[in-house]
Amino acid sequence: MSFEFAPLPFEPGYRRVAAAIASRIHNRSLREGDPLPSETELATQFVVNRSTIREALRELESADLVTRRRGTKRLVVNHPATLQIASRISDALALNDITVREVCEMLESIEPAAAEAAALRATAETLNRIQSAVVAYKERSATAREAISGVMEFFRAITAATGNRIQPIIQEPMFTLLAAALILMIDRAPAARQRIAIAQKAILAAIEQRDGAAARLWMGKHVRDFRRGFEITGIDLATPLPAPFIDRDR
Amino acid sequence: MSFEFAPLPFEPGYRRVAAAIASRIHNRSLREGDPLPSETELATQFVVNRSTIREALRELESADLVTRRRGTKRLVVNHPATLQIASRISDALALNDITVREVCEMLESIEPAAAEAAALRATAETLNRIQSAVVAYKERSATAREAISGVMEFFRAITAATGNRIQPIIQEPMFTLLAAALILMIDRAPAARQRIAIAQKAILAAIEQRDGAAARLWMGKHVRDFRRGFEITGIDLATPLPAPFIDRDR
DNA sequence: ACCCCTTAATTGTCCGACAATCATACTATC
DNA sequence: GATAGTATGATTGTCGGACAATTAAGGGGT
Repeated sequence: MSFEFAPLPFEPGYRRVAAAIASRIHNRSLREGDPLPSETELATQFVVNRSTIREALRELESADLVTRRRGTKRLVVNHPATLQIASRISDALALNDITVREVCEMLESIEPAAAEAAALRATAETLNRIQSAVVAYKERSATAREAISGVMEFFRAITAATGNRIQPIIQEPMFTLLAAALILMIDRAPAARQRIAIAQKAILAAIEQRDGAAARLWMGKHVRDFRRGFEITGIDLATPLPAPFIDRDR
Repeated sequence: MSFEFAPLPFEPGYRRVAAAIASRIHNRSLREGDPLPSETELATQFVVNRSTIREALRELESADLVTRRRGTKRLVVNHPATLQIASRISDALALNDITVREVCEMLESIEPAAAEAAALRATAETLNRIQSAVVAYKERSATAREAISGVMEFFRAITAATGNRIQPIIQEPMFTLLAAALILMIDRAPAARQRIAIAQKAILAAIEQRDGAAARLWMGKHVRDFRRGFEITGIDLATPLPAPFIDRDR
């Protein structure tokens, strides 16, 4: 019998440093907002060169575990927020040539449940946000871009009302990816704007009446309409979605 | 009337270099598996110091856009795979103190739809994988750890059968986060193993018969059972889930 | 073909340096 | 007293050069 040895793991210094700092962020001994020591200080603490520290910091920065506040030097500990994770997810999905169909399917499976949860759990505030979103869409949806951002705000408002913090993290990259295709679609499909307004109104009414089943039902129609919109306007559901425009303005 | 000026954007060199390489990966002029030029060569091409290049490379490496194959020096272009994105998501969720309840809710909203899609679209291969998973669970679920990995393989097999590549990316972090809690639960809830086996069998049968509605229904019961299991065994649904054990063995 | 050896290329890490920027305390001015 | 200017020190971004350790690539010998 021969033994199987795993390859000896050798981790370069910059990665060990990054891991050390990351683990102290994960176990909360470095808390959100805490400023990191200066690079030279870290270098003396870890007993490595400043270059090594800097490479480690770039890793952490890219993982959004540390960030720099606008116009400041010091890095501070950060817990990646929805938007930061979401943009990473949509990047990755775009690289994997995710198609319109796959995104639509996910929306069809997620959003009805979200609407139901929103109907059951909406508070005065979150309900208010949904109402504003519906009004805003009705009043400002002339350009395709306005319309899309109105649609997205509606979904964000629903999501916020569910009280589930995973929901937006999943939803956000879907719309980010879909945005370009939606803009094409909404101007080509004549009835699109009207149908969206009707659906929003119905979903809102269901939520106001705490009618989970109705909310789910109407949201189901609403998101299936997107897919139909693409089909009608001749956008092939099998087209891979392009990488979204990246706007890192931190 | 006063003008509003946006802050002047200044990007340090290492980030501009990283962005330049990243954008060429996104637009596919650098394709998956392509080896990157050596650091010195990149330095001469970009006309910056090698240190700057290295910091940029650490950013890209941390974003999983480039990786190093085991025991090799050269970095190669990489499209982040499911597992890589998933581990990032679960890290982020853990840092945001996501609770058992939130994860369960997401599963309840995602998995029934996945089961339905699997019923409608399973191929011979993917169906086969589900069948093996069900058999494997029945035969090897003595220890809690075995049982959990059997459960996860079942869900992965379902997901694979849907043909939707977003599904696993969302599902994987949920189970990664839930794993620790599940291990506790499955040994405390006497009927858990039995109920899981029954549900798996029913879902499999529905998929074999291409009965989407039944698959959805049984999967709904199955995942709701998890939540009930936690409640029964006294695991508070509001407990935040701990960061999963990180095993970066690249 | 295969294996061993030498050589070249590459990475990981270090050191030292300096301009640009930020933080802070101090001073002058209205 | 609040605001604007100034001096000082700390910190970051970038550079150049260096070297050991490891990997890649040939080149013989069999």
